[in-house]
Amino acid sequence: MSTNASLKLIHEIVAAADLFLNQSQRLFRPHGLTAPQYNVLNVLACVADGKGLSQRELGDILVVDRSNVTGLIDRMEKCGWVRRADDPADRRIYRVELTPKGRKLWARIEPSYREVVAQVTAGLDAKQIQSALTLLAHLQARATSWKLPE
Amino acid sequence: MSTNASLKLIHEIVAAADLFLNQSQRLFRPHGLTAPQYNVLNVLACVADGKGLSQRELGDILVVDRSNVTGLIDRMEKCGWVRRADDPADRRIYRVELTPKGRKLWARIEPSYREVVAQVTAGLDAKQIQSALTLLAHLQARATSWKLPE
DNA sequence: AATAAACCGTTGACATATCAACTATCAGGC
DNA sequence: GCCTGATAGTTGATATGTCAACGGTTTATT
Repeated sequence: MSTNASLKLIHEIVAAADLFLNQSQRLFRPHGLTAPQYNVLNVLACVADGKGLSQRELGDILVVDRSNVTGLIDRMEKCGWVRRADDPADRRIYRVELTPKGRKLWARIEPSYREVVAQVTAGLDAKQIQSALTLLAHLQARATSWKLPE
Repeated sequence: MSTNASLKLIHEIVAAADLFLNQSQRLFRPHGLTAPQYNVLNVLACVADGKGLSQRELGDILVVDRSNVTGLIDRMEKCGWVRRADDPADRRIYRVELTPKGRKLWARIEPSYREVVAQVTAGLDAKQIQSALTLLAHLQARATSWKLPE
Protein backbone atom coordinates (compact mmCIF):
# COMPACT_ATOMS: atom_id res chain seq x y z
CA MET A 1 0.00 0.00 0.00
CA SER A 2 1.25 3.46 -0.85
CA THR A 3 2.71 5.39 2.06
CA ASN A 4 1.83 8.58 0.26
CA ALA A 5 -1.88 7.80 0.31
CA SER A 6 -1.62 7.21 4.06
CA LEU A 7 0.22 10.47 4.57
CA LYS A 8 -2.41 12.27 2.56
CA LEU A 9 -5.19 10.60 4.53
CA ILE A 10 -3.82 11.80 7.85
CA HIS A 11 -3.14 15.23 6.43
CA GLU A 12 -6.65 15.58 5.07
CA ILE A 13 -8.24 14.45 8.32
CA VAL A 14 -6.31 17.11 10.20
CA ALA A 15 -7.12 19.70 7.53
CA ALA A 16 -10.82 18.85 7.56
CA ALA A 17 -11.00 19.07 11.34
CA ASP A 18 -9.18 22.37 11.26
CA LEU A 19 -11.41 23.78 8.58
CA PHE A 20 -14.53 22.68 10.37
CA LEU A 21 -13.45 24.23 13.66
CA ASN A 22 -12.49 27.47 11.98
CA GLN A 23 -15.76 27.69 10.12
CA SER A 24 -17.82 26.88 13.18
CA GLN A 25 -16.28 29.93 14.82
CA ARG A 26 -18.38 31.98 12.41
CA LEU A 27 -21.47 30.48 13.96
CA PHE A 28 -20.39 30.93 17.57
CA ARG A 29 -18.74 34.31 17.35
CA PRO A 30 -21.83 36.49 16.96
CA HIS A 31 -22.91 35.10 20.34
CA GLY A 32 -19.57 35.93 21.94
CA LEU A 33 -18.74 32.25 22.20
CA THR A 34 -15.76 30.17 21.08
CA ALA A 35 -15.77 26.57 19.89
CA PRO A 36 -14.34 25.12 23.13
CA GLN A 37 -16.89 27.13 25.09
CA TYR A 38 -19.70 25.77 22.95
CA ASN A 39 -18.45 22.28 23.68
CA VAL A 40 -18.64 22.99 27.39
CA LEU A 41 -22.23 24.21 27.04
CA ASN A 42 -23.08 21.15 24.99
CA VAL A 43 -21.57 18.67 27.41
CA LEU A 44 -23.25 20.32 30.37
CA ALA A 45 -26.60 20.39 28.58
CA CYS A 46 -26.45 16.81 27.30
CA VAL A 47 -24.36 14.77 29.71
CA ALA A 48 -24.85 16.39 33.09
CA ASP A 49 -28.43 16.06 34.30
CA GLY A 50 -28.90 18.60 37.02
CA LYS A 51 -25.94 17.47 39.09
CA GLY A 52 -23.30 19.17 36.98
CA LEU A 53 -19.80 17.88 36.37
CA SER A 54 -16.52 18.34 38.16
CA GLN A 55 -13.82 20.19 36.25
CA ARG A 56 -11.85 16.98 36.07
CA GLU A 57 -14.78 15.14 34.48
CA LEU A 58 -15.29 18.02 32.09
CA GLY A 59 -11.65 17.88 31.06
CA ASP A 60 -11.81 14.12 30.57
CA ILE A 61 -14.83 14.38 28.31
CA LEU A 62 -13.41 17.29 26.29
CA VAL A 63 -9.97 15.63 26.23
CA VAL A 64 -8.15 18.65 27.62
CA ASP A 65 -5.95 19.07 30.68
CA ARG A 66 -7.69 20.03 33.89
CA SER A 67 -5.51 23.13 34.16
CA ASN A 68 -7.10 24.30 30.95
CA VAL A 69 -10.60 23.85 32.35
CA THR A 70 -9.86 26.38 35.08
CA GLY A 71 -9.50 29.29 32.68
CA LEU A 72 -12.27 28.08 30.40
CA ILE A 73 -14.75 28.00 33.27
CA ASP A 74 -13.38 31.28 34.65
CA ARG A 75 -14.23 33.06 31.42
CA MET A 76 -17.60 31.39 31.02
CA GLU A 77 -18.52 32.13 34.62
CA LYS A 78 -17.66 35.77 34.01
CA CYS A 79 -20.15 35.75 31.12
CA GLY A 80 -22.77 34.20 33.37
CA TRP A 81 -23.22 30.99 31.38
CA VAL A 82 -22.01 28.53 33.99
CA ARG A 83 -21.67 28.40 37.77
CA ARG A 84 -19.28 26.68 40.17
CA ALA A 85 -21.35 25.02 42.89
CA ASP A 86 -19.74 23.41 45.93
CA ASP A 87 -19.98 19.65 46.11
CA PRO A 88 -21.67 18.72 49.38
CA ALA A 89 -19.65 15.54 49.80
CA ASP A 90 -16.16 16.54 48.61
CA ARG A 91 -14.70 19.95 49.30
CA ARG A 92 -12.00 19.58 46.65
CA ILE A 93 -14.61 19.56 43.90
CA TYR A 94 -16.74 22.11 42.12
CA ARG A 95 -19.87 20.94 40.37
CA VAL A 96 -19.97 23.04 37.22
CA GLU A 97 -23.55 23.69 36.09
CA LEU A 98 -25.30 25.65 33.39
CA THR A 99 -27.07 28.81 34.49
CA PRO A 100 -30.48 29.49 32.95
CA LYS A 101 -28.75 32.05 30.74
CA GLY A 102 -26.25 29.44 29.61
CA ARG A 103 -28.94 26.90 28.88
CA LYS A 104 -30.88 29.46 26.87
CA LEU A 105 -27.78 30.31 24.84
CA TRP A 106 -27.13 26.65 24.11
CA ALA A 107 -30.77 26.11 23.09
CA ARG A 108 -30.50 28.99 20.65
CA ILE A 109 -27.24 27.83 19.04
CA GLU A 110 -27.66 24.07 18.98
CA PRO A 111 -30.18 23.95 16.09
CA SER A 112 -27.92 26.13 13.95
CA TYR A 113 -25.01 23.86 14.73
CA ARG A 114 -26.99 20.79 13.68
CA GLU A 115 -28.01 22.52 10.49
CA VAL A 116 -24.46 23.42 9.65
CA VAL A 117 -23.40 19.82 10.16
CA ALA A 118 -26.28 18.75 7.94
CA GLN A 119 -25.15 21.21 5.27
CA VAL A 120 -21.58 20.01 5.35
CA THR A 121 -22.54 16.35 5.19
CA ALA A 122 -25.33 16.77 2.64
CA GLY A 123 -25.01 14.38 -0.27
CA LEU A 124 -23.41 11.62 1.77
CA ASP A 125 -25.42 8.46 2.19
CA ALA A 126 -25.63 6.39 5.35
CA LYS A 127 -23.33 3.70 4.01
CA GLN A 128 -20.56 6.17 3.18
CA ILE A 129 -20.78 7.73 6.62
CA GLN A 130 -20.77 4.34 8.26
CA SER A 131 -17.63 3.17 6.51
CA ALA A 132 -15.91 6.47 7.29
CA LEU A 133 -16.80 6.00 10.96
CA THR A 134 -15.37 2.51 10.86
CA LEU A 135 -12.15 3.79 9.34
CA LEU A 136 -11.89 6.60 11.89
CA ALA A 137 -12.44 4.16 14.76
CA HIS A 138 -9.70 1.97 13.32
CA LEU A 139 -7.31 4.91 13.12
CA GLN A 140 -8.10 6.05 16.64
CA ALA A 141 -7.60 2.59 18.07
CA ARG A 142 -4.22 2.28 16.35
CA ALA A 143 -3.17 5.81 17.24
CA THR A 144 -4.01 5.23 20.88
CA SER A 145 -1.78 2.19 21.13
CA TRP A 146 1.08 3.14 18.90
CA LYS A 147 4.67 2.68 19.86
CA LEU A 148 7.53 5.01 19.07
CA PRO A 149 9.80 3.89 16.24
CA GLU A 150 13.34 2.64 17.03
CA MET B 1 -30.27 10.36 6.64
CA SER B 2 -29.69 10.49 10.36
CA THR B 3 -28.44 13.81 11.67
CA ASN B 4 -26.85 11.93 14.54
CA ALA B 5 -24.60 9.95 12.24
CA SER B 6 -23.46 13.22 10.67
CA LEU B 7 -22.80 14.77 14.07
CA LYS B 8 -20.82 11.70 15.04
CA LEU B 9 -18.86 11.81 11.80
CA ILE B 10 -17.74 15.40 12.37
CA HIS B 11 -17.00 14.68 15.99
CA GLU B 12 -14.89 11.65 15.17
CA ILE B 13 -12.93 13.50 12.51
CA VAL B 14 -12.06 16.20 15.00
CA ALA B 15 -11.26 13.62 17.66
CA ALA B 16 -9.04 11.61 15.32
CA ALA B 17 -7.13 14.72 14.22
CA ASP B 18 -6.69 15.75 17.83
CA LEU B 19 -5.52 12.33 18.88
CA PHE B 20 -3.08 12.09 16.02
CA LEU B 21 -1.57 15.51 16.73
CA ASN B 22 -1.25 14.75 20.43
CA GLN B 23 0.40 11.42 19.77
CA SER B 24 2.78 12.84 17.21
CA GLN B 25 4.04 15.18 19.93
CA ARG B 26 5.61 12.10 21.51
CA LEU B 27 7.69 11.67 18.40
CA PHE B 28 8.73 15.32 18.10
CA ARG B 29 9.26 16.14 21.73
CA PRO B 30 12.49 14.22 22.36
CA HIS B 31 14.01 16.43 19.64
CA GLY B 32 12.74 19.62 21.28
CA LEU B 33 10.30 20.14 18.44
CA THR B 34 6.54 20.73 18.34
CA ALA B 35 4.08 19.58 15.68
CA PRO B 36 3.69 23.03 14.05
CA GLN B 37 7.46 23.37 14.02
CA TYR B 38 7.83 19.99 12.33
CA ASN B 39 5.36 21.15 9.72
CA VAL B 40 7.52 24.19 9.05
CA LEU B 41 10.59 22.00 8.62
CA ASN B 42 8.66 19.69 6.34
CA VAL B 43 7.29 22.45 4.13
CA LEU B 44 10.70 24.10 3.84
CA ALA B 45 12.34 20.77 3.02
CA CYS B 46 9.75 19.64 0.48
CA VAL B 47 8.20 22.71 -1.09
CA ALA B 48 10.91 25.35 -1.04
CA ASP B 49 13.85 24.41 -3.25
CA GLY B 50 16.72 26.55 -2.19
CA LYS B 51 14.89 29.85 -2.52
CA GLY B 52 12.99 29.58 0.74
CA LEU B 53 9.49 30.90 1.36
CA SER B 54 8.15 34.21 2.61
CA GLN B 55 6.38 34.13 5.94
CA ARG B 56 3.14 34.90 4.13
CA GLU B 57 3.58 31.91 1.84
CA LEU B 58 4.46 29.73 4.80
CA GLY B 59 1.30 30.84 6.60
CA ASP B 60 -0.82 30.18 3.53
CA ILE B 61 0.53 26.65 3.17
CA LEU B 62 0.17 25.86 6.86
CA VAL B 63 -3.22 27.59 7.00
CA VAL B 64 -2.30 29.88 9.86
CA ASP B 65 -2.32 33.66 10.18
CA ARG B 66 0.85 35.46 9.20
CA SER B 67 1.06 36.97 12.69
CA ASN B 68 1.45 33.47 13.99
CA VAL B 69 4.33 32.74 11.64
CA THR B 70 6.35 35.55 13.23
CA GLY B 71 6.58 33.83 16.61
CA LEU B 72 6.96 30.37 15.12
CA ILE B 73 9.96 31.43 13.06
CA ASP B 74 11.34 33.48 15.97
CA ARG B 75 11.49 30.37 18.14
CA MET B 76 12.84 28.14 15.39
CA GLU B 77 15.48 30.69 14.46
CA LYS B 78 16.55 30.81 18.10
CA CYS B 79 17.08 27.03 17.93
CA GLY B 80 19.12 27.44 14.76
CA TRP B 81 16.85 25.38 12.52
CA VAL B 82 15.80 28.14 10.12
CA ARG B 83 17.13 31.49 8.96
CA ARG B 84 15.53 34.73 7.77
CA ALA B 85 17.30 35.85 4.61
CA ASP B 86 16.61 39.20 2.98
CA ASP B 87 14.82 39.07 -0.33
CA PRO B 88 16.96 40.86 -2.91
CA ALA B 89 13.96 42.14 -4.85
CA ASP B 90 11.44 43.09 -2.16
CA ARG B 91 12.49 44.62 1.12
CA ARG B 92 9.19 43.81 2.82
CA ILE B 93 9.91 40.10 2.61
CA TYR B 94 12.07 37.57 4.40
CA ARG B 95 12.93 34.34 2.63
CA VAL B 96 12.78 31.73 5.36
CA GLU B 97 15.21 28.89 4.72
CA LEU B 98 16.36 25.74 6.46
CA THR B 99 19.79 25.83 8.02
CA PRO B 100 21.96 22.71 7.59
CA LYS B 101 21.13 21.89 11.21
CA GLY B 102 17.42 22.20 10.45
CA ARG B 103 17.67 20.01 7.38
CA LYS B 104 19.58 17.39 9.34
CA LEU B 105 16.91 17.38 12.05
CA TRP B 106 14.16 16.97 9.47
CA ALA B 107 16.04 14.14 7.76
CA ARG B 108 16.32 12.35 11.10
CA ILE B 109 12.65 12.72 12.05
CA GLU B 110 10.90 12.29 8.71
CA PRO B 111 11.38 8.50 8.45
CA SER B 112 9.96 8.01 11.94
CA TYR B 113 7.01 10.16 11.04
CA ARG B 114 6.31 8.09 7.94
CA GLU B 115 6.59 4.91 9.96
CA VAL B 116 4.14 6.16 12.53
CA VAL B 117 1.67 7.04 9.81
CA ALA B 118 2.19 3.58 8.35
CA GLN B 119 1.53 2.02 11.76
CA VAL B 120 -1.65 4.00 12.27
CA THR B 121 -3.00 3.22 8.81
CA ALA B 122 -1.90 -0.42 8.78
CA GLY B 123 -4.69 -2.77 7.82
CA LEU B 124 -6.44 -0.29 5.55
CA ASP B 125 -6.50 -1.14 1.87
CA ALA B 126 -6.09 1.33 -0.95
CA LYS B 127 -9.79 1.36 -1.79
CA GLN B 128 -10.81 2.25 1.76
CA ILE B 129 -8.30 5.07 1.89
CA GLN B 130 -9.39 6.33 -1.48
CA SER B 131 -13.06 6.53 -0.54
CA ALA B 132 -12.18 8.22 2.74
CA LEU B 133 -10.16 10.80 0.80
CA THR B 134 -13.13 11.39 -1.48
CA LEU B 135 -15.42 11.89 1.49
CA LEU B 136 -12.98 14.27 3.16
CA ALA B 137 -12.63 16.29 -0.02
CA HIS B 138 -16.41 16.48 -0.23
CA LEU B 139 -16.65 17.71 3.38
CA GLN B 140 -13.90 20.27 2.88
CA ALA B 141 -15.51 21.64 -0.27
CA ARG B 142 -18.85 22.01 1.47
CA ALA B 143 -17.33 23.44 4.65
CA THR B 144 -15.43 26.03 2.64
CA SER B 145 -18.56 27.33 1.00
CA TRP B 146 -21.10 27.02 3.74
CA LYS B 147 -23.53 29.75 4.59
CA LEU B 148 -24.66 30.71 8.07
CA PRO B 149 -28.13 29.47 9.04
CA GLU B 150 -31.09 31.86 9.60
C1' DA C 1 5.98 62.25 -10.27
C1' DA C 2 2.72 62.15 -6.48
C1' DT C 3 -0.99 60.15 -4.21
C1' DA C 4 -3.62 56.11 -3.14
C1' DA C 5 -4.04 51.30 -2.54
C1' DA C 6 -2.32 46.89 -1.47
C1' DC C 7 0.90 44.10 0.82
C1' DC C 8 4.51 42.21 4.42
C1' DG C 9 5.99 41.51 8.89
C1' DT C 10 5.50 42.90 13.75
C1' DT C 11 3.11 43.96 17.89
C1' DG C 12 -0.37 43.68 21.63
C1' DA C 13 -4.62 41.82 23.49
C1' DC C 14 -6.76 37.72 24.09
C1' DA C 15 -8.27 32.46 24.04
C1' DT C 16 -6.69 27.91 24.11
C1' DA C 17 -3.55 24.30 25.12
C1' DT C 18 0.29 21.71 27.70
C1' DC C 19 3.24 20.63 31.70
C1' DA C 20 5.16 20.95 36.33
C1' DA C 21 4.69 22.48 40.88
C1' DC C 22 1.77 23.88 44.65
C1' DT C 23 -2.22 23.73 48.19
C1' DA C 24 -6.07 21.68 50.03
C1' DT C 25 -8.72 17.73 50.74
C1' DC C 26 -9.91 12.88 50.89
C1' DA C 27 -9.11 7.71 51.47
C1' DG C 28 -6.50 3.67 53.23
C1' DG C 29 -3.48 1.07 56.13
C1' DC C 30 -1.26 0.86 60.49
C1' DG D 1 -6.42 8.66 65.36
C1' DC D 2 -2.31 9.46 62.11
C1' DC D 3 0.74 9.19 58.23
C1' DT D 4 0.90 8.13 53.32
C1' DG D 5 -0.59 8.55 49.03
C1' DA D 6 -3.89 9.85 45.58
C1' DT D 7 -6.93 13.41 43.83
C1' DA D 8 -9.02 18.37 42.61
C1' DG D 9 -8.26 22.72 41.35
C1' DT D 10 -5.02 26.62 40.76
C1' DT D 11 -0.89 28.95 39.21
C1' DG D 12 3.08 30.15 36.23
C1' DA D 13 5.93 29.26 32.20
C1' DT D 14 5.62 28.45 27.49
C1' DA D 15 3.61 27.45 22.68
C1' DT D 16 0.09 28.09 19.40
C1' DG D 17 -3.61 30.44 17.39
C1' DT D 18 -6.76 34.62 16.15
C1' DC D 19 -7.66 39.51 15.24
C1' DA D 20 -6.89 44.49 14.75
C1' DA D 21 -3.77 48.11 14.28
C1' DC D 22 0.69 50.03 12.90
C1' DG D 23 4.94 51.19 10.03
C1' DG D 24 7.62 50.26 5.98
C1' DT D 25 7.59 48.96 1.01
C1' DT D 26 5.88 48.05 -3.21
C1' DT D 27 2.44 48.75 -6.97
C1' DA D 28 -1.20 51.07 -9.28
C1' DT D 29 -3.60 55.10 -10.67
C1' DT D 30 -4.00 59.36 -12.09
